[in-house]
Amino acid sequence: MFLNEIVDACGMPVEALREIKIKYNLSISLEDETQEISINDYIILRKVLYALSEKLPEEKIRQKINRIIKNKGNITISDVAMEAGVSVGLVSRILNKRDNSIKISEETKNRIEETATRLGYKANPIASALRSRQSGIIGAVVRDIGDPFLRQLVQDVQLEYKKQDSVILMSHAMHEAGMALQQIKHIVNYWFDGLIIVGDMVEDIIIYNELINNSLPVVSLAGRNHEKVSTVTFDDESGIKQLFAHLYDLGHRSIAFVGNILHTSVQNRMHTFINLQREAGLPDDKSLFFTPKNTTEAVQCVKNILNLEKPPTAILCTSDDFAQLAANVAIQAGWKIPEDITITGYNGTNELHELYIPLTTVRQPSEQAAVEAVKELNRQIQINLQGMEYKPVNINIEPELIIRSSSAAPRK
Amino acid sequence: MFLNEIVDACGMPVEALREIKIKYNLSISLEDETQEISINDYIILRKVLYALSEKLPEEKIRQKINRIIKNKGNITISDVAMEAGVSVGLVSRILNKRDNSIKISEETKNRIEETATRLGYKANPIASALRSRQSGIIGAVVRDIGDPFLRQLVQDVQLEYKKQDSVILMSHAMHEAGMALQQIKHIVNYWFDGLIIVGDMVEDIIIYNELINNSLPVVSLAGRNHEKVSTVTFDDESGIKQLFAHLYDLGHRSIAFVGNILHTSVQNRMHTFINLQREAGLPDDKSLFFTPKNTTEAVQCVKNILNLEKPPTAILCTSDDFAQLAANVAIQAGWKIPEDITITGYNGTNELHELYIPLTTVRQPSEQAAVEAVKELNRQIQINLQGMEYKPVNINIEPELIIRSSSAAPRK
DNA sequence: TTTAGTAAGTAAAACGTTTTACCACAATCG
DNA sequence: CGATTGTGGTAAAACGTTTTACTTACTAAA
Repeated sequence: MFLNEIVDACGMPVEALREIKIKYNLSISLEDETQEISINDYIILRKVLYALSEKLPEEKIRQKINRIIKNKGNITISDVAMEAGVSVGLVSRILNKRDNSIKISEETKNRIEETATRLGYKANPIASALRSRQSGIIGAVVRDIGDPFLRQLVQDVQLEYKKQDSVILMSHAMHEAGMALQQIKHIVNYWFDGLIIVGDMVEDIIIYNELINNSLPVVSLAGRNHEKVSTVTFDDESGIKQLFAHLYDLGHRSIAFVGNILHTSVQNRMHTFINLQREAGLPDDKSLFFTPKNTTEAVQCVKNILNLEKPPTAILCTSDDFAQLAANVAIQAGWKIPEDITITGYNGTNELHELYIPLTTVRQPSEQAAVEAVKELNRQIQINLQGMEYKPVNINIEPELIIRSSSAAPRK
Repeated sequence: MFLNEIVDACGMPVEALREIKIKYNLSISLEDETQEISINDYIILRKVLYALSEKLPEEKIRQKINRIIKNKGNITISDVAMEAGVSVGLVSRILNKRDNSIKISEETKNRIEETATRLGYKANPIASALRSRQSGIIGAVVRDIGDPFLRQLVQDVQLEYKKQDSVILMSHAMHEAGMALQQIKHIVNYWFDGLIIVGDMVEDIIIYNELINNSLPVVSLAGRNHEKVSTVTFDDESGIKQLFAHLYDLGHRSIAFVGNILHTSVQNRMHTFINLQREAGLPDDKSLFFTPKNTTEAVQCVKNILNLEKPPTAILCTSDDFAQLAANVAIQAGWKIPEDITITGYNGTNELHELYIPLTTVRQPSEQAAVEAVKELNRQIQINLQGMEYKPVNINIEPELIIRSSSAAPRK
């Protein structure tokens, strides 16, 4: 803006403005008529003039002006209202668009919107959240962002939220169960409209209980079942059944199991696998079960398997990572896949499958899970908003067997 | 709490309470003397009694009580103050511990703290942030959380912040430059006390400029240099120099370069590499430069390199991922490493180096970088708080050559 | 005996929104 | 012509803290 425009807008002569400037020590330059003045400086001036018009004792006025200066002309809703000549509440309603119960004339609406953009008004979401009790932000807590499948899930959730213009912020647990939640516990309740917990945390029950007390909408995605929290899980039983049927049909009768049973889902898969073997009349050979807790241990397990006197004809790994690793170890030890040994994965997020070994695996449809999780969280938030109670639901998603070239009939 | 305790605390007979309950339709059960009553119900009761004592017109009282009921006895600082018999401001000062300019007697302090825990008071961080203009939360934006090195950096930043009890929330860009920031732009300014941008975003300059206008403290970590933003970078020139010297000393004279030049740091590394070759008097062979944009392309590049009429004696990859991949491709093609070809990586976050091929690489000390970034951001926040302007700084971190068994002298 | 200083607080404004309750005016209806 | 119903707003309270400017009671010094 230029000085002469401002003089017009204020309806005061330049001399008066200069006097005020000096009296209250404003840092606005009013030297040249054609000088450009920033919106913020203009706002400061307007605020000062308004403060002067209030007929307060001199002392109070000085205080007010000092605060205005300190605030550096930050533009608030009331500046927009003042500039557009309307009330604050009206500006709020127009810029929010959510309260459409009250009619507003098209003309005023345009004027306010124009003023807001002209002044560069940016709403303060903190104030908004305080008053409305809604932040518009969803939190995501991820057990381990290093896990490709969990990462895929978060990404899908993020994409889903992008569609509805919500923001999602995440915190991750860095292998320490519950740490992320412990860390954000203090804020979780007020900052987030809802929370998605991705992956199963070992100590999550305690945390779930705390969250329930806080009455925050929560959905657990790919975590464990809990009677008080809505969950979206993948049907491990079905996945392993499909996989086992595939292996059995190929003729495998001696199958090793490799999985990190720190994860609830892996525990489920193992139990199903044991049952299936029993049902199929296969021996319950404990020496073929391996439960490594990390990749280093997993490598050792695979080496042990390959060195067994009677090695199995197939290795069922409960993650694509482990499977890829097992395949690598086997290849480097001179085995051929799938001729010498069949190796299968789980998860189906092995982005590199075309590069390394194309794995037979179980794909868990992460997009579908993300969609369901978001839908359920939205439902909870809506119900919560109406001050009502919601009942948790459990959604179980069907996985799909993907057959690639890491599995074949065993050698005779 | 029990009913008789409450009667004592209120100093009113049960009958009077029951009357109030019926009159204002409170959902608190006051039937049995020995009945347990939740803290929240007790708070509701106290608030109602207080509202009644205010001598307002009946209508206003009803309004107030309705609001109290709607609020479900959410415990605020003023409840604690009321219960402890002190003013609200005092409670704030005691529970915050930050304003120690004012003396407080030990006795009152204990009483207030005891009351707060007894009522289960949890501060509302939104209200706090609104008034104090500090959220205590640092934002982190990551270009690609799938990149192991960036993930390591974020993790180190997170650990550093954990030490100082701050919370860090992140958003990630999902391969789309600037998307994360676009998404969180609206909130960034008010929700976060500062922002760490991890990795180089292609369109980050625009975003930097916007952030500067918002006067939000920002540090760019492992990103590109920018005159208006503080940066913490790794010295690519030094890293490549060390690596080149190693290869040259081993006797390599024909070195292929494989790197994703979408990243600024890779561009820097390439330029340094070109200069070093020139200085060493090696031919400037364009056919040995490969710039794949993803892993699939990278695999193809490596295949092409191996199929060259006169293949190079070494492949310099600008990431451990590419190098690992190149090694795999080479091994599967029947080459031996390092006997047949030398392959080097960059970054030094290859967590699996003991499993696959132990790579010669350049380690960039991520912890050190994280510490510096956090320190610098804290500095900016402090200066910002005092209403002063800060000058951006550039911190360059020295990488370190790690020699493992993927590099050796070329075959004669 | 006044004065100054200090310990231990209090009262109220402020942060920037949203939301509630109300109002003026015009048009319509019986 | 008076009552009713929309239309297009306004004024002010409320959200739950933090912070500023006062206050009171007591002690020590002059």
